[in-house]
Order: sequence, then structure tokens, then C-alpha cells
Amino acid sequence: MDKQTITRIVIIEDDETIREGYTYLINHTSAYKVVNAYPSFDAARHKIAKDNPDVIILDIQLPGTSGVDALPALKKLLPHTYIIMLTVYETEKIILDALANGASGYFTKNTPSARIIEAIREVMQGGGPMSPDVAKTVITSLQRNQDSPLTKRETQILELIAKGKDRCQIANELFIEIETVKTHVKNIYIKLNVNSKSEAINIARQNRLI
Amino acid sequence: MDKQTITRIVIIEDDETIREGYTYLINHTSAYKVVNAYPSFDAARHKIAKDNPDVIILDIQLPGTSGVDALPALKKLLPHTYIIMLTVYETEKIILDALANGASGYFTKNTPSARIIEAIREVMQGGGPMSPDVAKTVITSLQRNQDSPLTKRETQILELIAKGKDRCQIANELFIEIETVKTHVKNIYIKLNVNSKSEAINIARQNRLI
DNA sequence: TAAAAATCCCCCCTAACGGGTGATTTTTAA
DNA sequence: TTAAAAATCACCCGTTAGGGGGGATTTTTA
Repeated sequence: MDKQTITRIVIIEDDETIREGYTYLINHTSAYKVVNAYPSFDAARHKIAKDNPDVIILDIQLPGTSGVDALPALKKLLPHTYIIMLTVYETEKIILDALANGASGYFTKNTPSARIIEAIREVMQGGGPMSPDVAKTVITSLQRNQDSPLTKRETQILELIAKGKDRCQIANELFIEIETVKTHVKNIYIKLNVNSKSEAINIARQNRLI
Repeated sequence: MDKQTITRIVIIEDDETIREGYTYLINHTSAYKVVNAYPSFDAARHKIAKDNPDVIILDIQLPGTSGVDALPALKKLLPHTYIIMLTVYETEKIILDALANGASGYFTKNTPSARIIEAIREVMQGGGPMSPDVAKTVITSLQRNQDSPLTKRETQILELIAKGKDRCQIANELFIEIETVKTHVKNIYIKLNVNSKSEAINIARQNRLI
């Protein structure tokens, strides 16, 4: 290693309790130090470069500029800094966006605080730490075929079919008419070149469309 | 800690490349040492007690006595030794058997070699390291309700139904008649107090029967 | 050896499925 | 702004896989 043996951390999190909790926790480990903690990205924006952090712990639900929007800016400002996202949301889209935008780790807020220490270590070693629930979402979607012939709605409906729901249930669940479901199913069959539910499920699973 | 600061490892693995690879890797860490490496359990049987290992890395596909059969014997011989299983198979039954028989960890052979070092550390700390694919299998089955009203066959059939297979496919897959499938399905419905495939799947999923 | 599980067979009925055709509205991208 | 893609809805028609009832034999297990 070089002269810098202490890993420098910056926390951007509006909840004071969480912010100070993490600060306390991290500062009580020998290898890591919180060099600064901000309640928002806007507060951090013009000062964070001087903090020269190795790792940023970034909340998504931030007043002003949100964490997702802050991500690209931070990446531009500090290209070599690892960023660990923190959030209560675990929507597939948000998680994927964050990861695609260069987040190194992703944790939901029900994660045990101590896990974050481990996460910093992992991230410094090039790992991609994430809470199990997030990992599941990510793996599932990563495994999903990128160039699916199916539209979003069709994929959604096929997933419901795969769960054993019938047209009527699907229609109720999606607040659309049975006939619409039928049309989607018909289009799914055409695209997958099949003509039954089970075939569609099998082909879709084989090609990781669902 | 006590005087014994070096963790003693024994490897039982017939593939010479893998065996020597692990030996090399482990011996190049300061905390662990391979005290012996055997190509089969039969070769290890009468000598392993003297090796006094803390951790045994045990292949399942072993010539002579297989790894699964060796497990109980090893446990009896060295009750306090942790055992990490290594295999190409990831059948639910085999994994579960191994774990039920006292394996502490379970890795498929596509696991990065370096991960094994980490696994040894985890296992010594009482953890249960396993590769993601294995973890998934285990979690799924662990979450499965222990006192299911369904018999093995019924559970099996319900799982196939949940996969979208129809009576005919199930019959072919299980080498039984369609009528038998029907009977099983009828019994499933009675036990779960439902009267359709989708209901059965839902109830079963709710109660973690599948 | 008795109970439980697994296997197989026949009859009946219909709800849900799959196919065809056509059209409108909303969203997206160019 | 405009054309294309996606999503929405509707009606007709024929079929079959699914569900219900009843009964019986063989295999496994306790």
C-alpha cells in the first residue's frame, strides 16, 4: 500500500440519526475515517472534492438533488471514488439505475449498521456489496435477457401467467379488461412462436425473458 | 485465542490439479496450512485423525467412498472439525443431505479459488459459507414448510404444475399415467381446500409448501 | 400386518383457452 | 410534430384441458 492507509469516507444522508450513527460507527474502526458528513448533495457539492474520499455513502432520498441524480455528478467529480447507495426503496428500476450509473454497492436501510463497515472493506477490494434483498433483485434482472422481443406489459403478463393466474385474475390485477389480456397473450404467443401457456413459460424461461 | 494460531486444513479431492491448486493457495496464506491432502477418503480414513484438522475440504465425487458417505464417518472421527463440501453437482437433495449431515459449507467447483480462503475464515467463525447458487437452493428448501400436508409425490407434482406443465407433461416427466397425475392433483386440492391450479399454487406458495 | 402412499381406470361437464379480425387511444422516439 | 410502437378494448367461434365423482390395485412404510 502507499502512505494513505486510512480509508476516507464521506456520508451524504439527511437523517441526522443515521448520519451520526454511521459516523460514530465508522470512526470507531481503525482503518476507516469519516472525513465529512453532509445532509444533502447540494451541501456537499462544492466541498466534497477537497474531502478526497475513497468511499461515499450516499442516501437516495435526499432533499434537493436526489441521490440518483447526484450519482453521475459525483462520478464526474470523483471518478475513482466508490459509492455505496443507501435507501428504503428497493424498486428494481431504481436499483438498476443506481448500479448502471456507477454505484458500487447498494443497501436498504434495514441492513444491520455493522454490515456497512464490511461493505466498505468489500468495496475497496473491488467487490460489489449489497443487501440480500437487493442482490436478489439485481441477479434476477441481470439474468433477464436484455434484448427480449416482449414489451414491458407482455413480460409482466407472462410473469403473471407463470404464476398460475388466469386471464381474469391478470385483468383484475392490472386494472385492464380480459380482452386486453387476451390480446397481449396472443402477441406473446406470436413473438415466442408458441401456442399455449406452458410453452410460452418454458420458452421464456429458457431465454430468460422472465 | 489459544496457542494454536494456525488453522490446520486437510483436503480430500481426487483431481490432482484442484488438490494442488488449493494446497498451494492455502499454504500461501499466513493463517492456514494444509497439513495433508488425500486423493480419496479411503486413503485418508486411517490417517486423518492424526492430522488433527480444523477444517476439511471434501470433494463429493470421490473414487471409492463418496464424499456424502464419507461425511458421517468424518464427523464421527472428528466431531469438532468443520467440513466444506466441494462439488460439481448442485442437486437439491445432495446439497441438503450434505448440510444435514454436518457439512459447514458447500461450494460448486466454478467458485473462484480465492473464495475458499474466505470460506475457511467464515467457517472458523461459525459461518456457513456457500456459493450463491447453493445458497439459493438451500434458502428455498429451508423456507419450505416442514409439516406440509402434502406427500412427496404431491409436492413434486404441485411444483411441476407451478412451472406451467399440464397433466400430460407431468405424466411423461414422472413416467406415470395421466390418470395418476389427476388423482394426485385431486388429493392436493382436497388437502389444500382449493379447486383449481392457480389457487393451489397460491395457497402452496403462501404456506411455503413449494 | 395394517395404514399410507402411489398407481390406474371410467364417466361427465364446462370454464378457460386459443385463433381470427378489427379498431382506438396512449406513449415513445425520430 | 409526426409516424411508429405499445397498450387498450371488442366480438365470434371451436376445442380441450381441467375439475368432480366414483372405484380399485399395488407398493411402501411404520
